[in-house]
Amino acid sequence: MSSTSAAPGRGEKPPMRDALVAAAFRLFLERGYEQTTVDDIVALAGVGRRSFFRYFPSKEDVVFPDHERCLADMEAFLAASDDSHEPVRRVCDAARLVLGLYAENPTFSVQRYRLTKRVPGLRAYELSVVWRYERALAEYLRARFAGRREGTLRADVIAAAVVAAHNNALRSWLRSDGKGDAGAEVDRALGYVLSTYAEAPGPARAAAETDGDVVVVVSRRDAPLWRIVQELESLLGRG
Amino acid sequence: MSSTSAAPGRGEKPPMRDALVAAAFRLFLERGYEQTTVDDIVALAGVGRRSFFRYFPSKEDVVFPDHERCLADMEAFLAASDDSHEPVRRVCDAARLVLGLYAENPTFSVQRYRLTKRVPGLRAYELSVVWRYERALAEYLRARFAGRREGTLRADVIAAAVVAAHNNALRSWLRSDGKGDAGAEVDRALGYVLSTYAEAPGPARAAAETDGDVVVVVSRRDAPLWRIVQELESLLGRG
DNA sequence: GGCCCACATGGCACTCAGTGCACAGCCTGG
DNA sequence: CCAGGCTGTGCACTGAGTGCCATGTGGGCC
Repeated sequence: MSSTSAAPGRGEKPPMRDALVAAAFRLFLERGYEQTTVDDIVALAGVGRRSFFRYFPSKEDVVFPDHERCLADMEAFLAASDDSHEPVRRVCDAARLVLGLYAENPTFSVQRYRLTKRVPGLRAYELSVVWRYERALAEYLRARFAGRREGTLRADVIAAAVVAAHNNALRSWLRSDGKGDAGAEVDRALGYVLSTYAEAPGPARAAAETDGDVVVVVSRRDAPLWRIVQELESLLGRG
Repeated sequence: MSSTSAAPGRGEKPPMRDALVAAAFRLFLERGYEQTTVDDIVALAGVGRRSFFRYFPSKEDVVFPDHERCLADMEAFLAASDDSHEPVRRVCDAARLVLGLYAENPTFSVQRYRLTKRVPGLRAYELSVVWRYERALAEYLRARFAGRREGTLRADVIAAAVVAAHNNALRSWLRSDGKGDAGAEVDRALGYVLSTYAEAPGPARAAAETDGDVVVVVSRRDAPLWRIVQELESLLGRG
């Protein structure tokens, strides 16, 4: 012990957890995930094998070291909502929290992306993480849509659409090695979903396609203007 | 090949694979998934431990014994499409293939549902299966939407929506112990997605909500009637 | 100071999933 | 009769994950 190996820290104390993540990724990138054993990781980090499983319940968890915190953040964010927030817009904002997690550390995110793309076990693990995000969004929407006809169906579908759009943009950004503007890409993708499902007006961000040649407007005389505008946005998009 | 089973024949020869599934489920239901070891299963089935892994790459696979076949069916179904099929309608029909797999054996499906609900490892495995279905649908839609603006985004979002709607109905049916009409529930749920995304008319099955108080119709003079009808269906639903 | 408790770490030993390999039966065609 | 394939089996091995207990080590408390 006290062999401060692999700790390029200034004089700081990198709390072992970080050291384990660093050691793990060095080995994963060098020789691959499956070719790296937990023993290899703890040897490089200079700690005991048992300590690894103290910090990470499984070998896969070391690849996603901060999703647990992010999930908690998202749940807190949604719990802090009130009815003044348009529900679909709110879950889109919640999804942006996840983007923030990736964007605040682009090189790490890109490395991890390459890893998860190649290793089936990591893909499966990532799916279970994404699923928990999606469930959080869906539960929030279910509560907001409670009592509405087909409310839970609508909630599940919108949550899935939001996650799919978010991941579409996120993965496009990751494939470009984190070079582009992640925020803009995600905004565009979420705008597409918003234009389909959002129920109240907001900053004009409609993005529906107009591959069709017809848009239909039937309005009640007493309809609020924003509903008409929103439907037009939704149908015409910005195209 | 030549696995002509699917019926627990009287004096038929249940080809070991089926025996393993039966033994596994007996033990899983008796004492739980994690409390059952592969050795327990092969002991009950009266076969060698090595044979288990010949038929199932992992312990989890024995819980989903026929999804591999179903996925192949779905891919074949989509590959057999031509451009006369409206794309969104086509992927909805593909999703119904999965429903068929569940519906043809309700008690088994319900048992498995209860199992996967309780065991995190099985949930994760199921997610990876569902993900492969979703990818198959998305790839098909991407090809159909190729060249269109935001085509891949639209494809991914619709695939996710279809899967979410399908699972919403399927799980509702499973929660009811397979008592209701699975086909009708899935039709209703997929109808909701169709009403949002389908681009060509079909058997009237629109199901969008009309919680709003306004519907907008703007039409070009030369728009085909079906487009107008479809938009109206989409916006007014059957409510 | 001496003592004790909490806590973080490390070291075994163990279970169990999954794999590679080699071998035994069996069937089929020559 | 044998050659070669296909199926099932036994065995030994790797590696993830767990429970238990032995160490520190630091801080309060008497």
